[in-house]
Amino acid sequence: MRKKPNQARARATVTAILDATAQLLAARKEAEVTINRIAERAGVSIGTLYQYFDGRDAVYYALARREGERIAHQVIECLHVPQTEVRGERARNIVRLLIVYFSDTDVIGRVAMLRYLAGLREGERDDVMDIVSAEIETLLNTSMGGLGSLSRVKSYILTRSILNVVRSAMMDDPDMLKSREFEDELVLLIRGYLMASRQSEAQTSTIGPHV
Amino acid sequence: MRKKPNQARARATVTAILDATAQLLAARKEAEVTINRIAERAGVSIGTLYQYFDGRDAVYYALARREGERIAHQVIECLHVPQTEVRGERARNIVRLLIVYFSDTDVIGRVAMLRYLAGLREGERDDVMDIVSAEIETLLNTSMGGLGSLSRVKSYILTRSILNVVRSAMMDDPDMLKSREFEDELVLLIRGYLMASRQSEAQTSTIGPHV
DNA sequence: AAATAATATGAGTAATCCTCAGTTTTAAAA
DNA sequence: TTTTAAAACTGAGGATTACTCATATTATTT
Repeated sequence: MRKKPNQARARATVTAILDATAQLLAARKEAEVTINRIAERAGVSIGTLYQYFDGRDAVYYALARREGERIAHQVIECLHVPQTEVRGERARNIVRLLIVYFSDTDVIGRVAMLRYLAGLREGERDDVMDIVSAEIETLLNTSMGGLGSLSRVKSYILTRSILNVVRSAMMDDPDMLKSREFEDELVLLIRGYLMASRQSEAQTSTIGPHV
Repeated sequence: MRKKPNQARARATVTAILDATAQLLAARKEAEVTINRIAERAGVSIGTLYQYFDGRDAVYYALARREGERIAHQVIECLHVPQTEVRGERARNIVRLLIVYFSDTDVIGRVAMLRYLAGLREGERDDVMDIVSAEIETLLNTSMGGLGSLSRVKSYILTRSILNVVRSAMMDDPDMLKSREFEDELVLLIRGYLMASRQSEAQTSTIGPHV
């Protein structure tokens, strides 16, 4: 972003630009969305748009980030809800959350989201997802000691595999995405990984450190 | 693609265009790659390019598809190599293959690949990956009956989770991608999922069909 | 060898991007 | 309450990029 909006008016402008972009992406094909059209729809001049964004991709990225933060918050909320005794309930709730989100045929700025998730901007880490990863890490490491400690790599794989599979399914096969079997299998993927992690850890600590 | 190349000359043209695109994507920033530049680098006129492709995105997509087919073939080859008795060897080989491929700092047309994997083209299924999925399905269903049958959904989740996590890691954290721990964890993800699948299946078949 | 089809060309036009000199609005200072 | 300066906004128009089409060249068929 070229310039941070300081005044309320400017913040409203940025919001309007992102909203307009989402609307256009929902209504038209991606190729038909131009910066000039975005500015027009947002009710701001093209010059104003360029004060805050480097170009169309930057707008997409910002929109995707806004969406990413929204869903990340929901996931974290889910993580902090006290759980029942039923095993895998938490995992199921999160899986459901993601499936519902990506099932929406009108996913705000779907294409923008994809661009963002695919990390098309070079040299920038996905810090929104990192926050979710860290949250899961501490949760599994502290309050649920029995499940074995979760390294950074483990939490990375856990978060990204789930998110990415759901995302892929949205594009490849929306019907499968909404199926009960799909949900069940994702929960199984999580449980299986955590179980296998616990096992391999127990094994390692018995045999001693690897050479 | 607008027109299929019939003659050898035309096929060479298409190849040249894809090669040029890969070179430009490796050397310059994405925004600096224009169709006119691609045509110039490929040594064909812009008019010729437009006989075979609808635009820049179409070229990217074709390039990504070519790459996708290449890696898919390698994975399938890996699947058909007779395995030793060591458990999870096959899984490890495939994981390694993907990691090596995506570790290449000069991944041919990386951005194109991402676009393709992200499925940015609407309404087209990822048929290259589907072939790999099907291959894994039949393999696990026939020659290795002991591992439990693999439904379409299961093989989808298996293939996409691995591929997508490796892809994400390439963008997010190349060093992690190359680490031994990362490789081990991916193998664990696969093994855990297959184990959990077997377990849940055994349970279901004991209790009887779900209501 | 003539006819037909496939492929290639690139100047020119249409579409889009993006800048910048000037105007208006806001908020803090006088 | 003016005054002042910074922040925000504008949009015509030059720069860049996308794309077409009338024409030329090369390959294949008859």
